[in-house]
Amino acid sequence: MARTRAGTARRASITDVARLAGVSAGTVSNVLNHPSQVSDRTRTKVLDAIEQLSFVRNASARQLREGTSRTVGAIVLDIANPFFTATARGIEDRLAQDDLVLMLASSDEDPERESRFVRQFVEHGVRGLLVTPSRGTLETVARVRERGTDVVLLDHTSPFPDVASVAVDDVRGAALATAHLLERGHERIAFLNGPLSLRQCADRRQGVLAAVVEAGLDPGRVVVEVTLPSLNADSGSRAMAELLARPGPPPTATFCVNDFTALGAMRHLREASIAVPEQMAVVGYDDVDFAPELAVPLTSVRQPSHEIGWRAADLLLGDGEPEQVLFQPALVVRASSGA
Amino acid sequence: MARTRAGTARRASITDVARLAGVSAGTVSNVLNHPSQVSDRTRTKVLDAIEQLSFVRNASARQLREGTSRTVGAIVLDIANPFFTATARGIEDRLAQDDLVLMLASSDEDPERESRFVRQFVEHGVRGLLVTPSRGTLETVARVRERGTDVVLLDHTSPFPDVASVAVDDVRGAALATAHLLERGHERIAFLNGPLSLRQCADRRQGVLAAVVEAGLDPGRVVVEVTLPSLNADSGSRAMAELLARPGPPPTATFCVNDFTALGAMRHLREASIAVPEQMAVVGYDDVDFAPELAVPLTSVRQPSHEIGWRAADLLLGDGEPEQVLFQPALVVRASSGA
DNA sequence: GTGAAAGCGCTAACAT
DNA sequence: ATGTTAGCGCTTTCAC
Repeated sequence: MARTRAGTARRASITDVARLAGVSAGTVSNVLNHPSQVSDRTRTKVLDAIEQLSFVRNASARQLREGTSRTVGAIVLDIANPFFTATARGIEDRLAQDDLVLMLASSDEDPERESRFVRQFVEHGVRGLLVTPSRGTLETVARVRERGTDVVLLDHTSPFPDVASVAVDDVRGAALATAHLLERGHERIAFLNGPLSLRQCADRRQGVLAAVVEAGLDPGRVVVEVTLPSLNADSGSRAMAELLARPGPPPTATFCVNDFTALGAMRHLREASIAVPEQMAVVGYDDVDFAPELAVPLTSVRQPSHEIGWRAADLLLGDGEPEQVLFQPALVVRASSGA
Repeated sequence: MARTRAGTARRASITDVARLAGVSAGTVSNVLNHPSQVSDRTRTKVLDAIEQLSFVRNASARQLREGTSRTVGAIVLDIANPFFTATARGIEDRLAQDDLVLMLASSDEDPERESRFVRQFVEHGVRGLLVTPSRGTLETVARVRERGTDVVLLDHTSPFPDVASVAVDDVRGAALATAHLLERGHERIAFLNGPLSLRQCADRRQGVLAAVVEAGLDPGRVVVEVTLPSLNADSGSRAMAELLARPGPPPTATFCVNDFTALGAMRHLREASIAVPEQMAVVGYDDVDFAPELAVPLTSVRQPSHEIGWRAADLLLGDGEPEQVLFQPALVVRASSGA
């Protein structure tokens, strides 16, 4: 046991403060929670004692007594993903307004991890839960609600009318990107997508197909689908390699399900000396910070990520009816799609 | 008040479970915590009741009784900064091994915010605190330790022998970058730095000057310092504009205190039709994901950000003597510095 | 193997 | 204006 560690001495309790100040515990509590009810002299004595003992409230005891906590839990797919980073920051900013603390976890799209975090957060008595559900874990969410914890779905539309949600129209985002490529004259478009069990991927696929149909074309002829195991740059690079290795003429455009995938795809294209956008147009999704600054500035679909987090937290904390917010994405055209 | 909200019904307590199962609360507790001590028949009855009531432990009550919590608090400068994002993910990964929950906050380098979060986390009885201190808030940290909460400094060396820390040698990182530019023959080097009140900025400045002196040159003649109000791309862009507007011939190289600043600086250079690296070499810091994929791939200093978080959490949870870990950064040379 | 009871630190209701 | 008291939900002795 490390002798130098902190934490051997018991923390001062409200009773210790009361004893030192020569008052009752109730009075100390009043100084903390209803200062106006306490005389100046007493208040000063108590505050002195608090200072002297470095007293800090015990949130557990408080919460146990009050039945309500000052924490909110958020579960995103992966905090290292810039989209969720910005979302998390949005949540944090909203929570700060109400002096609430954020408990954060990444589910890695693993239902087991997700439900473990949900359980832990509920045990902690979070005031509410912001969750980006992974593959088919919506029942978990429903169950949590029944147990009495408010839930707002994050980056996911709500299938339950009484569960709030904040999402972006992914179908439309993908449709915007696809329509853009079709307008540019591309007749065969690769679609580097993630597993369809991910709602985002399924929706974006739907948007791609809808845009093709809308243009009066046959999706079966136009769209070349490639499914990636994970949505990072390396995976995008490998997928592009695999795509180019297929027999027959390759597509002339690629729509990637996110910017990291696009980053990887473009890396492979550069290594293979295939010109972007001349030989291969590329469109990404998320419009991350660096999209405009790439070797070939990347056309991408922008989502209001910070706002999504802020709004989700706001819905949770507000006392209105559960609302289902759907933000609209915007296509940002840059050189990679042949601007 | 929204009728549709969750949370009207009281959550089932251990007593409710006990009543339904026809046993005592103590037995339910044993089922939860010492299952082997309970007979099969009783255990089954209790588990059924738990299931039926959707019982979830109350962490506050548990923690109040036990005196120890299953949470760890982390305060970084800004979770939206990719360096801290990766660090946070490292922390999360280590905590997950011990089934611990992460409370996360961004101080925005504001000492007031920082101490508010510290107080909140300590009130919650976190098992420990991981903090990237902002301007001169080390006393806050010292005080917390005295109150009995373990602290590990994050991305900051420790001035106290008994306070653990995990940092990267920023002096050396900046020296590596500067030496590299000097070797390339640059005789005037701009240094886009943040406020010196930030430890990272002060250290990197020291590294820059040291490298110049080491090369037998006069820092006063070689280094052109520009101080940025904040470390984002826009700020870098403006600083570069300001630098170029100064009378006399501009420097031939720029070392930026982070990659986002470098991103902005390069954006302005492109807009001003100044070739990188021919007319202006650029080196960044952090080696973020996109550095290799920029219009001109960016030379940068790599830090083991995920590892920093992981290790910091590991030090906190371990029971060894407080250790002071110093990781070494590495220069990654790419086209922006004239490779 | 199980039950009864005490107490963690706090707040609010009530009493003075 | 201040003190007294009960009890939030849980775990852990200590009996039986």
